[in-house]
Amino acid sequence: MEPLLDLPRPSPACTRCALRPACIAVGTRGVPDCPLDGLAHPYRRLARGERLFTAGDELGSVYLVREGALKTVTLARDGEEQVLAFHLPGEMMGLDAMATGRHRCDAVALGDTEVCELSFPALQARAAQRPILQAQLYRAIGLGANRDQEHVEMLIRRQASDRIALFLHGIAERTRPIGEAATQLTLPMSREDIARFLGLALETVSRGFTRLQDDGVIGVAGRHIDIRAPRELQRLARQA
Amino acid sequence: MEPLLDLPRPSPACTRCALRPACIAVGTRGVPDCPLDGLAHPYRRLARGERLFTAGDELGSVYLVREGALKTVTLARDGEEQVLAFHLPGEMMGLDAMATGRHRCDAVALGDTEVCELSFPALQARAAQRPILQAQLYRAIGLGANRDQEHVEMLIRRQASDRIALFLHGIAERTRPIGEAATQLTLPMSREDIARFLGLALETVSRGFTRLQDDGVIGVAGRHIDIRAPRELQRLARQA
DNA sequence: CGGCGCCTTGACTGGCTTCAAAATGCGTGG
DNA sequence: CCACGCATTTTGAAGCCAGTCAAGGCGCCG
Repeated sequence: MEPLLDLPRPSPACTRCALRPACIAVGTRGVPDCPLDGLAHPYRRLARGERLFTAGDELGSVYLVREGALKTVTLARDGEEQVLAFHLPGEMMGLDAMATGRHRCDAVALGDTEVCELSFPALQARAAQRPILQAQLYRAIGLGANRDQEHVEMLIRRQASDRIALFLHGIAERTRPIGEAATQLTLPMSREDIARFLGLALETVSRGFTRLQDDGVIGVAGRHIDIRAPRELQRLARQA
Repeated sequence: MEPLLDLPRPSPACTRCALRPACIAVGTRGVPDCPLDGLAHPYRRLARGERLFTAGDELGSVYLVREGALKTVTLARDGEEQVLAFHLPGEMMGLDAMATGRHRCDAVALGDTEVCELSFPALQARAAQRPILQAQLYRAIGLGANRDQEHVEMLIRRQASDRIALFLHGIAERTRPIGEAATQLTLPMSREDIARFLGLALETVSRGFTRLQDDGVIGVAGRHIDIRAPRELQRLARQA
C-alpha cells in the first residue's frame, strides 16, 4: 500500500504514525517543505463512544486515523444504527460531506482513538498549488470510494456466510502491517457493529464465525481472530 | 438540485442536455469563457448493451450522461453480474478509477444512450486553475459517493420490501424534472438488473412491485411506474 | 402472425431472524 | 486479589421470509 497523505510536521509523535512513510515518499522529510505544514490541528484523542463529528455538522476538517478505529453510522427513525463504514489506522475520513458541505453521518470512536485533523479548506487551497498533494488527495478520495464499493459487494451477496468471509478478508487486507495480509487480528468492533455493517442479525454473525472456526478457517477468541487458512478464506471471499 | 458541471461549448445539441442549467449558473453562457471549452470529445452514442468502459481500462475520461442510462457492474467468478450503480441523465460517472488509475467495473448502456466525454487529465488541469470548476468537480465526486451511500443504506435493510421502496423512492428523486420528485417514471433497467442491484432474486423484486401496487402505493405496467401515494412511498423509504 | 425475452405467479424448501437463555469476559469497587 | 454486575457473545429452538424451481402470460419485434 502506498502512502496516503503527507504527515504534518514530523515530530516524535509521528514515529508511531501509520502515515509516516508518506513523508519520506514525497521527499518532504525536512520540516520546511512539508506540504501539510501548518494545516494540521493538534492530534485529537477520543474515548470509546465519543463522536468525532455528527450528521449535519459542517465539513471543516478531514481526519487521518492514527490509532484505534472509528465507525460511521446513520441513525434510522426508530433509533437503529446502520454502520456505513469502519475506519482503520492510516485511512482518511470525513469526506462524506463533499457534495453538500455537511456530514451525512456520525463518526464514533470504537475504542481509545487518535486522529490527525486537517482543515479541509486549507487542504484544498494547498492542493491547488501543489500537484503532488492534489494527486494524493484525489487518491485518498478514491480509496474511500473503493472501500464503499467493497462494502456494496459484501452486502449484495445473499448468503450470510459469503458476507462474513468477505468482511474478514477485507479487514485482514486493511490491517496488514506491511505487504502481506494480517493473520492475527483483534477486531475493534462488536458483533453487533459487524451485524449492522453486514445487514445481518448479530446472532447470524456469531454463528458464521463459529462455522468458520469449525471448518478450520479461523480461530475465534472473542474479538481476537486467528486466520488459520488464509487461502481458503480468500477462496470463500473471491468466488461465491 | 444544483447544476453539476459546466457544459462544453453551448450548441444546439446542448439544448436538450440535462446539464444545460450549469452553463448559466456559473455565468459562462458565452462561448469564449466556458471553463470546459476544448475539453470535451464529441458526444458519444451507445446502443443497448454497449460498453462505455471495461474493468482494467485506464482512467482517461469522465462522462456525463445526457440521454438514456447506464449501469456499472462487476463480474463475479461464476459469471454472475453484480450491479454497483445506475447512472441517469445529468450524473457523472467514471470516477471509480480515481484511486488506482484503472476502472474497477464495466459500464454498460441500458438503452440507447448519449454521454458527454471529458478528458480527465485535462479536466484536472483546468480545475487546478479555476476554483469554481474545482469546487464543482469536488461536488460531482461527492454526489457520486452519496449515491453509493444510498445504495448501502438500501442493501443493509433486511426486508426486501424496504429495499424496493428505497429503490423506487431514490429513482423518483433522481428522475425529477426539476424541483419535485417524478410521479411517473419509466425504469431504464430490467427486473433482473434491479435484483442484482438490491441483492435479491428477480422474482422477489417482481413480487415486491406487485405488493406495492396491491397496497395502492404505485401502479405497475411493466417498466412504467406510476407513483400514486408519494407520501406513503416516502414513509416506507424513510422509516423502516 | 409467430417467436422470444421479459415479467408475473405459484408451490415448496432452506436459511435467516426472532425470541430466549446460558456462558464468557471485563471493569469496578470492596 | 477477589467478587460482583453488566455487557457481550454464544448457543438453542421455532417460525417466517426470501430463494429456488417451474409454469404461464404479456409485449415487442421481426
